[in-house]
Amino acid sequence: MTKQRTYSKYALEAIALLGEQIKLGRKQRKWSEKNLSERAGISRATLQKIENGEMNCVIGLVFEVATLVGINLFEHNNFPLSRQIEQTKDKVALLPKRIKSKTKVVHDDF
Amino acid sequence: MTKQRTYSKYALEAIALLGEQIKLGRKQRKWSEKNLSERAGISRATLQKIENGEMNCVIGLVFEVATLVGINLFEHNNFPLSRQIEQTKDKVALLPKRIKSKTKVVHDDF
DNA sequence: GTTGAATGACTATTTTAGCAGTCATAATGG
DNA sequence: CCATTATGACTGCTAAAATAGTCATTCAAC
Repeated sequence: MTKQRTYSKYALEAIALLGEQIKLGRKQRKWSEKNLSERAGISRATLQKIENGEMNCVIGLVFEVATLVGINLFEHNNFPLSRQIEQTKDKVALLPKRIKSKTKVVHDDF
Repeated sequence: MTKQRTYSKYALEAIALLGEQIKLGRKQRKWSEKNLSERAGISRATLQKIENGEMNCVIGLVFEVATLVGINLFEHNNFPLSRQIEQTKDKVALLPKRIKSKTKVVHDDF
């Protein structure tokens, strides 16, 4: 028996959608699974897992395949990714380097 | 020595951006790494890899963390994810079930 | 200034993802 | 109709991801 992690509904659906979009993109380009998997440098078994929206795939491979079929996450923003990265880093830099938690000890010793 | 896969620039940047957005979201919520990693049910080491944009993380864990800090990929579309999944499946269903490749054999044997 | 927690970086171990390969089925193109 | 091959679903093996744990550093709060 495996540990069998649980995931939030949103994460499950987001990855399912991404996989389905990849399958659509591949078919629109008239590429077989074998063809796309070779372009991506991965096995066909792994591509099938990705298209089926399985949660336990390495993100780099998923994004590489998505890129090959022209899927553009972050497309709603007009800036190039490099610029968006810098913008986000700038915002992070404005926040404290370290977050001191409220030490939410309920401290009810009486 | 490791095999060291290569990735496209776009995939590398997309994952770097996602990681940076997660770090930003975490700090905006005033959550420490330990705090967020516990909420997600993962180790702190894995969260650090995710925020650093490393390619070799499991996509399910990355999306789970992203969801926890309120990052909404696919937000440019107004439809709920379940609807978007159905819409994409419908488009796939309109295409041939199997793609017969052109057998692009370069055939330069001379 | 003191101090405790957050972060960055590393280790050894366990778990698991990716791979190559196989097989059955069946859609597609001729 | 027929032959080809795309797809779905397995397997065992190996590489590597995730983990728990440690330690040094340094920021933030007091």
